[in-house]
Amino acid sequence: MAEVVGGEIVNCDSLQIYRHFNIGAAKLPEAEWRGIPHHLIDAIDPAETFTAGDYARMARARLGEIAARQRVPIVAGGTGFYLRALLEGLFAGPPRNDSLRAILMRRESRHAGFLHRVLRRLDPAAAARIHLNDINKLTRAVEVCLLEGRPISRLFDERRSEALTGFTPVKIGLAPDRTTLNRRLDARCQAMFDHGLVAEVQHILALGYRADIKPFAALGYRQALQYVRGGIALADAVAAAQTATRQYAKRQMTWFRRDPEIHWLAGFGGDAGILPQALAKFRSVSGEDKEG
RNA sequence: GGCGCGGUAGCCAAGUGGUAAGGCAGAGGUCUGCAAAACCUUUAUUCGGGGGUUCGAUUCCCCCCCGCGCCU
Repeated sequence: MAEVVGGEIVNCDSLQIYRHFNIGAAKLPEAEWRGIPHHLIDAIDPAETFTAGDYARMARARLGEIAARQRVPIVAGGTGFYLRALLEGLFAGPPRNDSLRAILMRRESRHAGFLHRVLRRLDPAAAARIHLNDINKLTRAVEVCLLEGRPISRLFDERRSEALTGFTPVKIGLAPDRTTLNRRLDARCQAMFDHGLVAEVQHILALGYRADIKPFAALGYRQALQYVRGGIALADAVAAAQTATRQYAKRQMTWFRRDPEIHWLAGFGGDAGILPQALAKFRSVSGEDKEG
């Protein structure tokens, strides 16, 4: 599509953005870029903390540059939260504060339910929306309330997030038949292990990266790492990675399904007829606008 | 041929004479700065088959089938 339209790819995959994580991230080798510029791939060090906010800032900058070149940015990837942060923006709140988080986490681990109790006091409305066990989201909510001295749910309303301007997004979603998709995912997963995923993990560790850096918690890497550390048999690691991948694909559908702006195409990107449909959709919407 | 143990959801598995734990997988969902993360909901009218005892059986008795182990 980028070739036909004069586009440049902007990655929207939370794992492909990291350097060194290639095989398990299903990165397209640079040799296969066919001259098309790819952005936000290998953009950050895997030991760095990277957030949706960081992504939105970087991606917006790239989009601006691409548009300035009279080219079409094609945002590709399956990280729904990043895409939302890019297109709709995040509310203007404080960035994550790790030292505060450490304190909150410690209290929570000592007294289960601590975070939810605190949030109930600081912001009952937010507490009602986050489950008692969802430590990640509770932590962020409490963090914001404490840092800002006001309820996060109030901030959501007041500081309307800034949507991306200057572009007309054309959202195209691929929805292949689930059974076929699962078969393909299983094969892809197996292929990653066959083509050196384990060696890649060992290589990354040899570079000096710790086993607890974020991307090692990703699909495939988590299981390959378990195998490397002798926790499980190779066949079990592959099977576990396949299952986790299928579950993730299902969750992605849950996320994107509720977006009414997505134009769904029933098939894989390489299937006959899919590209023409995507192009037709793009052209029908982008008539006089610049983007997709 | 004999003896023993076992047969509970797609898989693993607990269980009791009183109306089927739990885990995994599956399905559905949440998501405002770790998102390939984190979290939530849900899933057996039925316990290998057939008889019997009982107010009532997955649980007790009998027969049969299947699996595993041991003996001859």
